[in-house]
Amino acid sequence: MGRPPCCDKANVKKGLWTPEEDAKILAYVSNHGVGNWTQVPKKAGLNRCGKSCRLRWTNYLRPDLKHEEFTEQEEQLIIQYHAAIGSRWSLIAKHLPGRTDNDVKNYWNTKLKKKLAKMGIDPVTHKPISKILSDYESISCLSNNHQIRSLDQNITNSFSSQCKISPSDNPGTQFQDVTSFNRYILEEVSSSSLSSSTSSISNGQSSSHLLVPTAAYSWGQKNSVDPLLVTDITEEEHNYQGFLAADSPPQILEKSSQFQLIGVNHSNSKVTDDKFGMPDCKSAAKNTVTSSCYDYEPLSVNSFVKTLLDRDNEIQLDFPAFDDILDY
DNA sequence: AATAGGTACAACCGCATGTAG
DNA sequence: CCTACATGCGGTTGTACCTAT
Repeated sequence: MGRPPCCDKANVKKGLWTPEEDAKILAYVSNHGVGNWTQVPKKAGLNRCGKSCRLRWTNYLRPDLKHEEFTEQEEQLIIQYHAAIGSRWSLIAKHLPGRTDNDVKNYWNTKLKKKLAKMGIDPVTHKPISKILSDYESISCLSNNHQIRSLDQNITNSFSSQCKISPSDNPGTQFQDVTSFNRYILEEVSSSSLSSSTSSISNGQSSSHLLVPTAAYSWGQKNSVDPLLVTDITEEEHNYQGFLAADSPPQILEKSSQFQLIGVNHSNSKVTDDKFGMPDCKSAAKNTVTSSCYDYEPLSVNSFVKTLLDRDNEIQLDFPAFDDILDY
């Protein structure tokens, strides 16, 4: 059944590589070529995991790697590619000869992010920070409640993947997957009064059935845009941002006096109460992400795929170099 | 000189997908 | 067809080095 493990994980060396170990890898590769990494530690006389050997080779020892500073031109390429495709480091690295995904990622995290921030550009959205701040200030609820917080973790906490639903639901309900969650939401929506719900959201009352921002933040993180600032996306995009991009099964977390909370548990965020002034956040979401957020319709697979393809087409137009990657 | 804090980057971890047995 | 490992990837951590006090 299956294959034997490549190494005894408990008894292999970890940490920095010594010149002697590097020499063994180099000697092995020069004699046997690259590949079959599970055999490398044994054959090269190393007390390392094969995976560790492979990483050492691909990220450091490969003879075609550059070890000098990144050039201005490389910097510009990284920034442009990151703006277009986000943190897909391996794709970006393919367009920078001699650089690995690890190189590019480290350079971005240690240098370029700070450089952009100094220039007044938000490294996540690639938009001017002044524009972002003015957009946030235009969200009346947040400014009225003095809830403009830092643009990173707190936004995650207040907007990640949360919905409210009518008081008929049971807290503690967990969903096997996003699809079952979608089905649940659609059933709820179909049995409620959309017009009154929408109305009450827009005038800031919190006692009705609906429902707000969904998993837009998760989608935004994955796509390197701030969903709160995206105003020109399609209805289809919004729907799948909300319900298809969630990264873990949703569940109802708790019941408040007026409504219950449904959320998706994120690795770095968990919505546990209503302290964020949800009526105002509802307005914020409505202001920023279009009213389609509330008019749930069953998603068509075709429209979902079409949206993905449209997005890739845009990338291809801006970056012809990605033709090979996006040509599927 | 000692040390605390910051920075850079190598290495590891964990997940998703592919594939050998 | 199923299981378990290999591989590739992005996120995160650990550590050596640098700088300021």
